[in-house]
Amino acid sequence: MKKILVVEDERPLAEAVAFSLEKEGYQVDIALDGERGWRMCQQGAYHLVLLDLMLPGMDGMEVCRRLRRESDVPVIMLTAKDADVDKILGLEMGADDYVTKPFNMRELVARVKAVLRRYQGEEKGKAASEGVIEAGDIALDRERHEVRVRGEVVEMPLMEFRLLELFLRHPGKALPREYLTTQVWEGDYFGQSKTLDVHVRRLREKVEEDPAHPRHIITVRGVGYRFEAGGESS
Amino acid sequence: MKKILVVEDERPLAEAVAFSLEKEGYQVDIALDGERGWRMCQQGAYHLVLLDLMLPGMDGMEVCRRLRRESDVPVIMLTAKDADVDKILGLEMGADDYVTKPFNMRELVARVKAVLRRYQGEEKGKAASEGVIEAGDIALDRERHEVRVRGEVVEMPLMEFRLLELFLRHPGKALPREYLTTQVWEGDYFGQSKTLDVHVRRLREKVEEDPAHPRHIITVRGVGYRFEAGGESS
DNA sequence: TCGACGACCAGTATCTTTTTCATCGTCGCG
DNA sequence: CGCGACGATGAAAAAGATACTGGTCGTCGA
Repeated sequence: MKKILVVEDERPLAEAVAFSLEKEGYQVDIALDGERGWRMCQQGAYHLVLLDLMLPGMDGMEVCRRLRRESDVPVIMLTAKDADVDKILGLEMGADDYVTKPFNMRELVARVKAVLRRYQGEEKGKAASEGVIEAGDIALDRERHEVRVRGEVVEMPLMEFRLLELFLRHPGKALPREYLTTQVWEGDYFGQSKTLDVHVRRLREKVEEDPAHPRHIITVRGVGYRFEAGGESS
Repeated sequence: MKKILVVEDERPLAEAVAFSLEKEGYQVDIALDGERGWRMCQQGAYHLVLLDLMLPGMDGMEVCRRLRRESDVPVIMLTAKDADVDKILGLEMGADDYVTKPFNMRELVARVKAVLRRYQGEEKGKAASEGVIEAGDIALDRERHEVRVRGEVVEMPLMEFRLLELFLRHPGKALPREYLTTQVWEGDYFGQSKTLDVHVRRLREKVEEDPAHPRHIITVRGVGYRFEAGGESS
């Protein structure tokens, strides 16, 4: 039995959605504003979150971002008509899918099913290995705050640790420099762009076998960097 | 074989509709008022419901709302004049399409087919095909920011990447030079017009098997360029 | 208080990308 | 057939991005 949280401030709509989903056999909870939605996400172990973009209190974007930091729950955004799709699905928010309002219930249910189905496959060992992210020969333990490369524990300063965590969370994705800085430095940071380079370099020194020819942290010119788990590049 | 229910109180019209649809190979039932329509919907497993808005007894709006609660059947509304389209298609009623009376049969049949087709496809969901755009032997992965031509990864600078993405998004369309420049350079660009040529050339070098005789990026004299997925041209 | 260390910044080196320029080819039209 | 406009091409200058080095500052623990 899958649990779904609907975060939506228009009560009738929220209830309509809940009703439709319950009819499909899901267990549905409703949160009428962002704050509550966020709290409920943290407590209840939901399998999927339906999130309105426009919310009183904390808006959907913020909730989604926070959610992404702390968990892997799939998120479907409910957006107004022509929202910026790239932003919603992209790194910025990282939703799994979106439905534009007004939508019909059938479509919504279809999306929910699709996302859950898709997610089922992805759910590998992440539940088992609480807090440890692995990729190839690198393992990052959030609890112990410790990194192992090829089995060896590697000392790692905070910034590099954060950076590596970011990379490990999005393997294979080209992460824009700007994204990396705002994430590592928590939003409001106006430092020199070169600072990132330095941290990347030092991270490479620790993580790469041959820092001069990185196999893991690939630079994507004009964009940022991309982390490869396996070791393919060139 | 698809089953369709027609809910319409004017018998001659209902029968005319039924006749036209049966001619197209659908199996059609008729309900002459709202109550009956509602009951038949609940029992018979219809693939689509044609619903008159004005009905004796329970009117079409009510039937539609109830229907929406309980099932996924696509609904096409038959409305008088220009009713409130937004309401009909929106959350309020959640119909899939509507046809204004008087209508001609051909149009109605077309709508029926369209809705059924659309519904069919919806099951799959477009979420799966996110991120990578493919066309013939070219694949562009936006997440990885990587391009493959005939399976091989090809290094590609930012501008060319953008350009290629534009082409891939509008295959078969002649894209005016001006459009390309404004899109790639994000609006405000006042460089030489020749710049585009150069980028196109380099893109061809990477994408075409024989850059001297391009099969993909065709120049359209006096207009701009056209991208062909397959390889037909000349 | 000192020293070690991490974070950050600036400058330079190096390389890539972008733009420009000059020339040549070709297509369409009269 | 020749002209003129437009596009293709090659080379090189200009701009831009990243890698690396070294150094300053502040913090924290000895």
